[in-house]
Amino acid sequence: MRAPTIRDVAERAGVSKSLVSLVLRGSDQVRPEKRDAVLRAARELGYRPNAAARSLSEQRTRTVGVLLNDLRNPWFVDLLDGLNSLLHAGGLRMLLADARLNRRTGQDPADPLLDLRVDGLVVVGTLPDPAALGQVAERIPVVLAGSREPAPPGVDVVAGDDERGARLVAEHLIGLGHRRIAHIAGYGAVGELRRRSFEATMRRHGLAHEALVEPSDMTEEGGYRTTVRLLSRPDRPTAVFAVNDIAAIGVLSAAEELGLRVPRDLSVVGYDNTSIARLRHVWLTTVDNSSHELGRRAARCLLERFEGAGGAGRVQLAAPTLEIRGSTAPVP
Amino acid sequence: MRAPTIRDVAERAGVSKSLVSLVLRGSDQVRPEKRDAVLRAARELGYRPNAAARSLSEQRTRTVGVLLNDLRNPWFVDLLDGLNSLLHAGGLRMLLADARLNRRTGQDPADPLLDLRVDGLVVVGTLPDPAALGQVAERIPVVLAGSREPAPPGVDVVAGDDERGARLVAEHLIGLGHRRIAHIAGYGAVGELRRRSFEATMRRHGLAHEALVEPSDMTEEGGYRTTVRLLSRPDRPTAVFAVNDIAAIGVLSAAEELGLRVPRDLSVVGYDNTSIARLRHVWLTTVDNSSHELGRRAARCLLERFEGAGGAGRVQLAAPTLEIRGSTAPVP
DNA sequence: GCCCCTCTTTGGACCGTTCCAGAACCTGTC
DNA sequence: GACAGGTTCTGGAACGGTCCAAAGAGGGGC
Repeated sequence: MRAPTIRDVAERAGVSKSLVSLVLRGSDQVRPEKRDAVLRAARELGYRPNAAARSLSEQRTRTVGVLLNDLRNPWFVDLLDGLNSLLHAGGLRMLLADARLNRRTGQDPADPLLDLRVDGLVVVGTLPDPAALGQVAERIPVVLAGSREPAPPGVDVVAGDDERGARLVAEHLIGLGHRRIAHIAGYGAVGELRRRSFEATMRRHGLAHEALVEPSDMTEEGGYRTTVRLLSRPDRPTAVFAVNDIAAIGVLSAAEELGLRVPRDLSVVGYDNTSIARLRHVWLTTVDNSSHELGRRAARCLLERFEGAGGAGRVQLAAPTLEIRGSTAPVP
Repeated sequence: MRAPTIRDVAERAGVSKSLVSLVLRGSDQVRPEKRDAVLRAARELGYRPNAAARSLSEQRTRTVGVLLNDLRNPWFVDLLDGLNSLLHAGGLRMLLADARLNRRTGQDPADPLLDLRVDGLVVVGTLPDPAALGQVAERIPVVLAGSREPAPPGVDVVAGDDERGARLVAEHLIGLGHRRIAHIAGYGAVGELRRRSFEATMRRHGLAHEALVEPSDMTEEGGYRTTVRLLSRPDRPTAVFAVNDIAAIGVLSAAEELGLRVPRDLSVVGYDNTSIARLRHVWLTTVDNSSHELGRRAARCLLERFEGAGGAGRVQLAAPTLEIRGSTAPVP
């Protein structure tokens, strides 16, 4: 008992398969009685369109592939929401793939999506293989969302303005009277931009020599260790700006362990406004990337390219905002 | 410039399309020279197989659909890992869909996956529409993973043993000397089982009248509010067992706000061992569902059904373990 | 030289759709 | 009643693979 096809529906409704196809695609060139007969037959048989057959014939899938790089850090959820809202309005579906899961295969994590011939690709976060991505971009629209890695030609980039975000953080802390401020830096384009902007802002306020920058790995563990080191210095900072929320959680832990109260003894700021930062128990001052808006912009990029807009890849930056919560306070 | 097909490869290699197909599927009935010629031509043209065409012809997709219900609560990540490891070994790919994102469509969230004719379906967490799922199960293997909702016939269930987990928690707290213990309960099968088992265990230890059960909604906010209420009672509990980690975070916040130190003044336990519970700043005692193992079992269910194993749906429970961290201590 | 057998290779049917050219059917006009 | 013009409907050719029966090539035995 195979799944019913339009031919089965056609037979039951007493019409040709072409008419069934017409009805199912919502044509208005069909007499109402026939339409009803077809729809009824389809319902009775439990007919479902076969996406494979359809996309083979239509030469497109009406599907956008979304490549996530790590499901563990849920900063991308709002972005997906925004992305979905516009894509869905445009009649497109989203299919997710996790790069970390598919990594073991030794192949490109986007392969399953590309074999399915998705009409477009959104890479969320750090990108897997820039060269491969460039090749993909020759065939279908590709958007890199949420990360400002240098993109191959033809790839659009939609990301938060990390420089602006880091500046907001530094100015917030300086405004609270902090002078000796540490930054737990990250890697990649994101880490680089945030660090540079932090340093530049400190310099602009004449605090160049008060800025303490320590490299780290953007994990909780990294944030913790680096902070333990920082806070054991004789000239310990009164505020710490971590490259992301996860690292900031590590900072909180370290402070707690060393008997410092946040924010009374130490101000802490994160980045990304993840759901963790919003937990009351954490209540972390952080930077909001307006991810929902980023997702919408990514969708708009794709939709425009589908409409035939060509050209080189553009870079769009969204203005982040500072989300002031309970982990920052005036310097004692 | 359409994407190259096997016919293009065939032409370039000077062979028939059938031979190309043979080579690409790894047949050993092909002379080495021809094989090399084909592989070279494919490489030079940047050939990619077309999954739609293949699955149309093969009548299967070698793809398993995974339906997630909410990406925001990342308890399922380990489960996916386990699932993927076995499926991948079996030559199957995974495709993810988020039920929350597709909900707006007014259709079943599994539709995109079903239209793609996935060979099997894994529903992670609370299931969307039991009736619809039963229909699906008539055509392809379906596994419900991580949730013990009553499953339609033919659907396998793989979940943690909530009764055992809740018992472990209750016994742990009782063993620490706690008598007056509150449970912040949840809803659904999961909430029900954990609550009942908690109550039963308390009864078994002659503490039936010391058990305080408060219903809640499994969110941080819910955990917070309920705890504020609980802790303002004259006979306030010395320990709180929350139905999941997220609610437990709310408990921590409430305790903090009311000036109680955890674990000195109040012991708190969660459930699920999410990455949040592992954060040093939180360091929550919780129950580990061995999600990775759950994922592997779910994969095994699917693989067996693919091999032709029929029969009614089975229910498999994995034994959870207690993860004792810093949020529980002997009663003062 | 012929036949048989095994190893390679090939053309064509098929999978379930869409799309298109044209057939069939109306309706109205002369 | 013939014809034009529009509306509905239909058969067949794609789409890009897999699968299968059968053709071709090559070797060995007589």
